[in-house]
Amino acid sequence: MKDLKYSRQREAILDNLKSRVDHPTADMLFQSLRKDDPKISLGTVYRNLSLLTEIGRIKKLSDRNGIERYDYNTTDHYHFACKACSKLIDLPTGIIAGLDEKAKHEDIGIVENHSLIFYGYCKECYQKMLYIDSKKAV
Amino acid sequence: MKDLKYSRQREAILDNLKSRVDHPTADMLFQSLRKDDPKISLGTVYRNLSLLTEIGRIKKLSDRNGIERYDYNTTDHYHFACKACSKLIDLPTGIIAGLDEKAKHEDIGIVENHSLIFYGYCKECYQKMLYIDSKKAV
DNA sequence: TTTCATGCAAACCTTTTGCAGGATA
DNA sequence: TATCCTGCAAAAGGTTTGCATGAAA
Repeated sequence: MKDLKYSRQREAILDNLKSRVDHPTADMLFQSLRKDDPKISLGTVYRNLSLLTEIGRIKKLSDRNGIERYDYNTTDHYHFACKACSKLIDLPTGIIAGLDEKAKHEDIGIVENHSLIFYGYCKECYQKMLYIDSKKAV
Repeated sequence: MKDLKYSRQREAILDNLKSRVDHPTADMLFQSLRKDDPKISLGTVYRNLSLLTEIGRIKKLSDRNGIERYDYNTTDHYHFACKACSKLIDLPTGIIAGLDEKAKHEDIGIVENHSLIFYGYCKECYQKMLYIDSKKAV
C-alpha cells in the first residue's frame, strides 16, 4: 500500500462524514461538499472513499438498491433501513454475542464477521401510510 | 398490478434458478439460459427477475459489490459470503430466533424483517491462502 | 382482439480509470 | 524532485426502458 499524503479534499470528506448520521452515498457527500468547495470532483470523492475504506477509517454499507453508503462509525453495530424512503439508521442494539460462532460450526470455512440490517418502515413513513389508509377508509 | 401471462422464458428462468444453489447474478442466469435458448435476451431476464421478486416467487440479495443476486428459496434463512471468491452459500435456517424483536423495542418504526450475512473465507479459498502462506514461510 | 411479453438497442446510473497538471513531503 | 492527489472527461459495468413485433388469453 502506498503512503498517504495530506489532502484538503480528503480531510473535508472525512469531516463531512463525521458530522452526519445519515450514512450518505458518494453523491450525497459530493453534493454537500461542493457547497464549500465548488471545484471538488466526484472522482475525488470516490477515490478517497475507497482509500479510507481500505485503511479502515470508514466503513462501506450496501443498501438494498445496490448503492454504496458510507459510515464514519467503524465499530460493530447494526442498521435499520426504511423500505419507503431508504433512510439508514444506526441501531443502539449491541452486537449479538456469539453469532459468528453459531455460523462457524457449519462446514463452510472461516467466519470473520457479519452484517445485519433490519428492514421496515421508519416512523415518518409509517405515519404517512396510516394517513393514506385513513383517507381510503372514508 | 397487471395480470401475468404464461411465458416460456419466465418458466425457464424459474426452472434454472430452482436447479442451482449458487445464487446467480442476472448475467450468470442469462449465460446459462442462452445455451438452451440462444435468442433469449438479457432484458427479458432482468424484467422477469424483477417481476418474480415483486410477486414474491424469488428473493433478491445484494452482495457487497452491489451486484444483485437471486435466490429461489424464499423462506427465512441466512447466507455466508466468501470475501475472496464472492461465493454465496445458504446457511441452515433457525440459527437465531426472535431477531426482529431485538430491534423492535428501539424508537424507530415498524421492523418487518432482516438480512443477515456472514463474511469470511470459504474452505477452498482458505486452503489456497494457507498454501500461499506456507510458500512464503520457506 | 386485447393485453402482456419479447428481442434488440439505446439510455441510464453508479463507479472506475487515464491523463495532464497541481500539491505535498 | 519524487510521489501522491486532483479535476476533468471518458469508459466501464450493471440495470432499465422505448419500441415494434410476437405470443397468450
